Amino acid sequence: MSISYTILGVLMDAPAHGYSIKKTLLESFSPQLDLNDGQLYPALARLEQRGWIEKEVVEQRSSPNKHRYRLTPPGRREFLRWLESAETQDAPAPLDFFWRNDFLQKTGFFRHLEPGSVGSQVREKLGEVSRCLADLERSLEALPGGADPYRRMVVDYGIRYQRMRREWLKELLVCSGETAGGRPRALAGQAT
Amino acid sequence: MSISYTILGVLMDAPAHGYSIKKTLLESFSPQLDLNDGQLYPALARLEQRGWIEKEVVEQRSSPNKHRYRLTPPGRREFLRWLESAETQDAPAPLDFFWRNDFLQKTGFFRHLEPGSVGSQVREKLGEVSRCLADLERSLEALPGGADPYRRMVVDYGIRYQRMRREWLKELLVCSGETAGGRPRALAGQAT
DNA sequence: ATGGGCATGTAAGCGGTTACATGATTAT
DNA sequence: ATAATCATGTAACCGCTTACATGCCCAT
Repeated sequence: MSISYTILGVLMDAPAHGYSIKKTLLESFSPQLDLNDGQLYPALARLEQRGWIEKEVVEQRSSPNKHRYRLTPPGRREFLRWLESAETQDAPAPLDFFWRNDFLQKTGFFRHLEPGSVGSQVREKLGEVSRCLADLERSLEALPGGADPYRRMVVDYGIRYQRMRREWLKELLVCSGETAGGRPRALAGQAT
Repeated sequence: MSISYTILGVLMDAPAHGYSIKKTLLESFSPQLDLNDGQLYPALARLEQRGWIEKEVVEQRSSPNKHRYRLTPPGRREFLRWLESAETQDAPAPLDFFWRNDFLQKTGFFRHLEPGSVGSQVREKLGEVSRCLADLERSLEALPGGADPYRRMVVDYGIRYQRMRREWLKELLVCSGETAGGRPRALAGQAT
């Protein structure tokens, strides 16, 4: 259900076709926020099937016609219901940050690796996160000054998130270094 | 693929059956880190099918027999390959934090709500996050002092994550309040 | 001619979520 | 009696990812 409501949200402002929905999201949040085609078009079909949006075909000289979608009254109601409802669906498991985070899952087993190997992985990740952070900071600056403050806050969330990850990774680097430094490492039964 | 490697990781230490894998995770990370049964058992079956783990049935007096799984040599190799590989699978989209975050997606459309309504939603979320944070802090303290520092770092990640969210929510509250307070809100002729 | 932007989709596979289904033992 | 813990699974649904498939227009 996640992506559907964002689509409805974009259609709250004006009717649009699939491709322009993508563009709107890119422009009003961040160029990083991309929407998968294989997700977008089936989602539009589902929304139409439920009667929340309506299609109108706009003929184009060039072959692929535009499908302009507009919100129906039930669609608008449904969107507002979702927006107002307190029961947010996220974090069914409070540790959702763990289960969809490959790197964090690896971290839990780093003791099976040599400290040097941990260090190089952490440094690589650090670079990745830093690059991502820089992109987000740039896209926040690029947002027009008068832009919806809530949309700025969404990008700001991303920035805070990446900063948090950066600081955590630095700590992790220290952690791996200390372990190498001289602490006995204790354990570690069996290895083949 | 995500959950599979964590299962293999637990089996690196010792053979175990499904239920005890759950318990190990709960105990060595946080009681919050729960594993869905409908995810665990099919995952074990998949891993067995790929030859990464082997089953041995342990008869019990009481009806449900234990299925003790042990890592096979290919399984161990596969786990280490994953652990050493730099190509972490996460963040195929750098804004993954957006697409699976119901609340954040709502935030992008809060301008459709009255400030008071925004405020109450934010305050509710704030409570939820604070509670989750307290739980995580408690579970970090509960981890034995000599525990694997990397596992402590995993829980620490969760703590930093929730703290970040708390601070961001406070900022969001200010944002909604100011908007109500008297600032003109500028904009907003919708663009097409 | 090559690549990027515009424009729309389908198919296969994988895996996560929820609900259903069972049943013994132990502690309160 | 009742609930929690131990123990294992299946079925249906839903949706995300990746790859495939097409084809025009415009700028370099």
